[in-house]
Amino acid sequence: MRALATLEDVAQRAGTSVATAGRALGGYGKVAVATRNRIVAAARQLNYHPNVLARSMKKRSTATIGLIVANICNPFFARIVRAVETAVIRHGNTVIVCDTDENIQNELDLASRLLEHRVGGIIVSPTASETGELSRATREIYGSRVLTVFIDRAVKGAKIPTITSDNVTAAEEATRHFIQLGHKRIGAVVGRSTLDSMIGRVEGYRRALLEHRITFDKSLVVDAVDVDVEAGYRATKKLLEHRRPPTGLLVLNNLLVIGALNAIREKGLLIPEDIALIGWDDFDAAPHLQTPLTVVEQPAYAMGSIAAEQLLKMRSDESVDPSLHIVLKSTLIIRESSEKRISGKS
Amino acid sequence: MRALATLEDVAQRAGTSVATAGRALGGYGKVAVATRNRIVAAARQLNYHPNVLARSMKKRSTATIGLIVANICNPFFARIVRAVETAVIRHGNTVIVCDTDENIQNELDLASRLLEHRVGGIIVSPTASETGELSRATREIYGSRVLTVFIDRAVKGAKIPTITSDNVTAAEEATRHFIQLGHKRIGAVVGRSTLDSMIGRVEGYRRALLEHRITFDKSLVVDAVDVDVEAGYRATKKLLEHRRPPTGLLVLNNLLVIGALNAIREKGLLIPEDIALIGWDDFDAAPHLQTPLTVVEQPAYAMGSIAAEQLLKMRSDESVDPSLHIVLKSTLIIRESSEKRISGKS
DNA sequence: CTGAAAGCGCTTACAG
DNA sequence: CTGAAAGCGCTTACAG
Repeated sequence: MRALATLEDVAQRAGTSVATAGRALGGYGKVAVATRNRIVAAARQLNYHPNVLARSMKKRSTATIGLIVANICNPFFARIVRAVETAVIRHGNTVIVCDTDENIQNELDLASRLLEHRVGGIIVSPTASETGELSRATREIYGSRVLTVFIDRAVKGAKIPTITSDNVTAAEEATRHFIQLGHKRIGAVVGRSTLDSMIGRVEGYRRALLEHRITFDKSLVVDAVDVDVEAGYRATKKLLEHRRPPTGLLVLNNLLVIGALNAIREKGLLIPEDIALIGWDDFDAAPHLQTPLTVVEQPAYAMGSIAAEQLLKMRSDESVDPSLHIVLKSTLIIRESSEKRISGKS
Repeated sequence: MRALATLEDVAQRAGTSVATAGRALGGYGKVAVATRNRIVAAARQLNYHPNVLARSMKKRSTATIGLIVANICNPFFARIVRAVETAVIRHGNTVIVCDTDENIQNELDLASRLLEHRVGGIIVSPTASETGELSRATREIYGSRVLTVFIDRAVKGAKIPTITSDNVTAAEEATRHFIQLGHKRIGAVVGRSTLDSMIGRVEGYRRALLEHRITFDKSLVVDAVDVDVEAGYRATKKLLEHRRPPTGLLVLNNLLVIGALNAIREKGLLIPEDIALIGWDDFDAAPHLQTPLTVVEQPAYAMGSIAAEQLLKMRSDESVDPSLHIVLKSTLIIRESSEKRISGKS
C-alpha cells in the first residue's frame, strides 16, 4: 500500500507550484486554462485524491457530521441513517454513524470522539438519564461545543433544535381507537420509561383514557426497561398474567412488539380475539403477520431528512432558532390486530 | 460555537511546552508525575479534546475505516454495520458508513471519498458490474490504494481477503428440502443476477436439481434486477403467472421476499398449500408471519465481526493472505412455509 | 524528564 | 495568473 499522491507530487509533475495546483484542483482561485489542463492531467496520472484532513486542518472545519442513534438494527433508526446520509452526501459531507445501544456512557464516549474528529455537527437521538435530562457531561458537548440537532427525542430545558414525531397525539389516537372498539382495559408496554418519546406516548395514552373517563390503572403500564425483543417478551408476559389482564395492548416500540408476539403465542392467545394489539413503527412484514399488525407509523425518513437539512442550515448561516421544535405527524395504520369489536364488560 | 481548546492552550495553562503536554495527554513518552498532573488538570479545565485530524496528519495514518454496503435498511446489512462498529470501536477506530443503493457509480464515488479521508481500510460489499467483475475504477482503489476486505460478495480474480457465507451449499440444501417434500417445479427469484452471492445461490439451486435429475427450467428463474420489495413483487408475479407455475419458490433476498408475499396474497394463494416458500436471511417477524417463513439464515453479525477482525489484523501486521476466503455456514431454518408435502405430479 | 523545531498536506493572504 | 511563505494542531526525532 504505497502512500497516496500529494498536491506536491501533482505540482511537480505539472511544473507548477503547490499553490497553483491546489487552486486548479480545489476549484478556488483563478488558474489559466493551459496550466489547469496540465495540472488536471498530472492529477489523473497520479491518481490524486485530495487529503481532506489537511484541508480541514487548514480551514479549521470539516465536512463531516456525526449521527448518534440507539440501535442501527432497529428499522426506524436504519431509515433515519439512510435519510441523513442521502441528504448530507449531496453537499459533500460525510457521516460517522454511532450506535449507543441505549447506554448513556457509550453516548458520551461517542460524542466525545466525534468532537475529536471535529465534526461540523451532530444529529443525535439522546439517551435518557434517570431524570430524563441530559447527563451533565453530554450537556457540555451538545449545542455548546458542536452544532447539534436532536432527533426522535426532545430534552426538556435544552436549547437545541429538535425533530420529533407527535408522540402524544399518536398515542392518544391509538388508544382512542381501542376505546372505540369497546376496550376498557388497555395495557401499554413501554420501552424505558425515561425516554422522552416514551413519556409522550404514555401521556397520550392517559389523555385518551381521561377523555373517556376510564380510570388509569398504573399496573397496566409496564416498563420493559431494555428496548429489545426479550424485554418486550417479559413485559408482555407480565401483563398477560395480570389478575385482570388487558384486552387491548399498545406496544410502544418496534422490537418490543416482536417480543409481545412471542409472549402472546406462548400463552396460546389469539389476536385480536383474546388480546388486540397495536405496535409502534411500521415494518415491511407487518401486513403479512399471522394477524396483520395495526401500527403507529412514524415518518422516520422525513425526520432524518429534516434533521439533516436543519443542521446544514445551521452550518451555513447559523440562523436556526435553538428552540425550534419540528413535530411531524405519525399515522395510525389500521390492520386486523386491533379490528375486533369487543362486547360485554372486561 | 467557540473553537475547541488546543494542545497549546493546555500547555500554556499548565506552564509546559506543547511537546510535553502532548506526551502527557497522548500517552507517549515519559512525563514526570507532577507535570503530568498539572497538564491533566489543565486539559480538564479547558475541556480539551485532542484533534485527531492533526494527529493523523502527523502520523500519516488514521484510525478511521470505511464500510460500504448496498442498503443499510436491509436488516442483513444493518447487522453487519453493527458488528463492524462494535468490533473496531474497541480498538479506538471510527467507521464511516456508506450506502451504495446497489449503484456502481455511487460505490465508486464513495470509495473515492473514503480515500480522501485517508481511511485505514475499507470493508465493502462490492456492487456487481454487468460482467460480474469489479469495475476498472474500483479495482484501482480496492486492495491497491487502501487495505480492503470484501464482505458478502466475492469477486473473481480479485486478490482481496473475502468473507462470505456458503451460498452454494445453502441454496442446494434449501432446494433439496423442497425436492424431498415432493416439489418438482421449483422457482427462484434472484435479486440482480450479476451479484456474486446470487450466482452462488443459483448454482446451488441447479446442483440440487441435477442431483435429483430434475431438468433445470430457466423460465423458473427470474431476475428481479432491483433488490427491493417492488422488484420482488414483480418477479414473483411473473412466476405465478407462468404457464406451469412452480409449487415451491426460493426467494433469494430479504426485501424480495416481502414483495413475494405481496404477490402471493394478491393472487389469493395459500402458503404452503398453493405455493411453498423459502426466503433468504432471517428477520425478527419471520416466525410470526401468517405462515411462518422458512429461511436460510446467514450469520450476518459473525460476518461483520470477522471482516473487521481481518482488517484490523491487516492494519497491524499485514500478514493476511490476500487470497484468504472465509466462508461461514448458513442455516436452513424450517418453519411452516415450506412444510407441506405435496403429492401427485405438478 | 523537558523543550525547540521540523513537518504532515493542504489553503490563503500577500506580493508580483 | 502564479508563487513563496505562513500556519492549521498535532507528533517525533534531536538536544540537553
